[in-house]
Amino acid sequence: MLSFTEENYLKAIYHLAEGGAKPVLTNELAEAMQTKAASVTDMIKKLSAKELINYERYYGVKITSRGKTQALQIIRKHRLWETFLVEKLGFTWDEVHEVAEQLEHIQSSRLIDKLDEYLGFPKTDPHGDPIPDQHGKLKSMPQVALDQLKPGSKGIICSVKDSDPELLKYLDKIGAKPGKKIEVVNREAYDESVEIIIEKKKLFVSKEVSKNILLLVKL
Amino acid sequence: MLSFTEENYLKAIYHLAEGGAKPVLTNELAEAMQTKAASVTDMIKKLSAKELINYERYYGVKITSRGKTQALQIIRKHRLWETFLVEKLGFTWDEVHEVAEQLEHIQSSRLIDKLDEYLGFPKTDPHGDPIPDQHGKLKSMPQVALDQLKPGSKGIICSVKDSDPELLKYLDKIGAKPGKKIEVVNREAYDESVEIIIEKKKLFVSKEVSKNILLLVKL
DNA sequence: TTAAAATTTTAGATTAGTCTAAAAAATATT
DNA sequence: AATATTTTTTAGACTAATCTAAAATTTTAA
Repeated sequence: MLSFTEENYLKAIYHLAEGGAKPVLTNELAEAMQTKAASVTDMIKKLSAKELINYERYYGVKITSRGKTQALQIIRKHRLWETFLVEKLGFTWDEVHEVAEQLEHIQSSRLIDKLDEYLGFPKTDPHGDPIPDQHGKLKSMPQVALDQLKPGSKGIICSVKDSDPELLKYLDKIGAKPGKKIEVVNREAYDESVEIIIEKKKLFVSKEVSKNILLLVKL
Repeated sequence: MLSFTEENYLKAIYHLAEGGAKPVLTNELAEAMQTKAASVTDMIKKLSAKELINYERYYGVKITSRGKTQALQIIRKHRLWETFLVEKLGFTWDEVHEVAEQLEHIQSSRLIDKLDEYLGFPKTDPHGDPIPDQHGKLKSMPQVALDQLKPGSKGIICSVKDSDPELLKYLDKIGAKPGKKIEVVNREAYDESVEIIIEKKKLFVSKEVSKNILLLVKL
């Protein structure tokens, strides 16, 4: 059984690992966890001893398949709770993250399966992110960030990074919700801001914002 | 802000205090918290410093009104979550305690008020215990345990102590649910077991069990 | 390719919560 | 009332998670 803190580290490592080609660095993790590198080194030794990650000194860590499964169980809980908060309790999607960060650590597989059933086995959370199944399996759908897209291409918003409530409020205001179609009209060369069309409305978003909007794109 | 552990101690003190006339003793608390007296002494010093209890060496602790309010906030959360688990997720009432012990520590007043609303502002939880309001106020209704009742008296089950799942399953089986009418027929002198009638069925329950069934009695 | 800079790890300390063993105080018993 | 017993507190140690400061290693750059 992992502690609250171990779970948070593992989840952060999973998210930072992305594809898993490059190792996750100590400083990256310290930044993500709002802590110091020395603390990170201690913790990754513990997670490594539990074989949830592979750790090589001065190189970084890679998540093992056992670690990935565990991380996805936590992410499953996080996303199911976010769905509950929005669908049932009437939270807005920018309010849910902080509370879900707490709820994701509740230990009861019976609870989470009942919740899943109660919500009608949703496939994605309110941000459009896929919800892993009981075994920590994820239906893979490759997502591309808006800042990677060439002018002329179209996509459907499938996910928005949920860490910053201010950003989420802004995206809500401009109508950038999961499911919405988006078209890239142009990209300013000097600041990499993007001109897009959402629901027939022309909008400009900064590079910073465009990095946080993830799309499903037909190739 | 109280820690997880501080909250658990405070709640235990509140429950052990009953009327509040006698002080809660160190060993009682150690028993309730499944820990050692030395640990209890350390913790009550902390809670005392926060003025949630009054502590007198070698005498015991009494909960302050601030402490009572805080404890009732936690109890409010516990009972609302229990209600949610039974009403919405289809848990049986003997399954909810353990999970509610975790959920009661989630910090978000917005969450708990929304949950309250979603459940239709319930007045009691599935065990029949009253749910305190946002300000930690409890609608007082004096409860009498079945082992205190004289033969011939009648009452309505309003609450059942929820700590032991085995007991709850047993009570469920014999039909001893909150709201059910109960009549005391006789009490065996030698072992203090009680003969009762619930829904026209005659039953015997041991003294041990009768202590855990709380009743509303017309005086 | 060697020195400078950045990153990472180790060493040692700190805090919260716990423990055991011993000391202190209160209660019970003769 | 003096002693024995029980209860409670203190002292000192342990673990998990954190920190600062210093040492080790890797990377960058001159």
